[in-house]
Amino acid sequence: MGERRVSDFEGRVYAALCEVPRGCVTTYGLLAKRLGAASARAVGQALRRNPFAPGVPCHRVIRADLRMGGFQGAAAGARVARKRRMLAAEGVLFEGGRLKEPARVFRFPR
DNA sequence: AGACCCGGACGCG
DNA sequence: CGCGTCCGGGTCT
Repeated sequence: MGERRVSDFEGRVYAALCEVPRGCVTTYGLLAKRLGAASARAVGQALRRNPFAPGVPCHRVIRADLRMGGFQGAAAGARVARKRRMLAAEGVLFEGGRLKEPARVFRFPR
């Protein structure tokens, strides 16, 4: 059976992500820092297996270089296209493959 | 222990 | 800018 426990790390990732408001995005690296971890990849893995989608807005996480990054296990293709549409619906646009307005990157309060 | 992963930083041409 | 390469950390085999 597929019931999988949410690890402590995953729980912290999801909680931190929920701080990011609609219309904003954050990056894997920023989330990692926020958790005191140093691995953006570990964050990506946790999001990839996000059991609370779309309650936990994993589509609001992009790469540090302001490209979109993956979505639901895919680095490109239909899933990523869906991610772009979800963001566009919130006013977060991409241009030339990069975030159009870098000011939309959310600053976590300290 | 080793492989795998939705990234990131750095070096070089 | 576009590589290539190493890195780190959490989870799954």
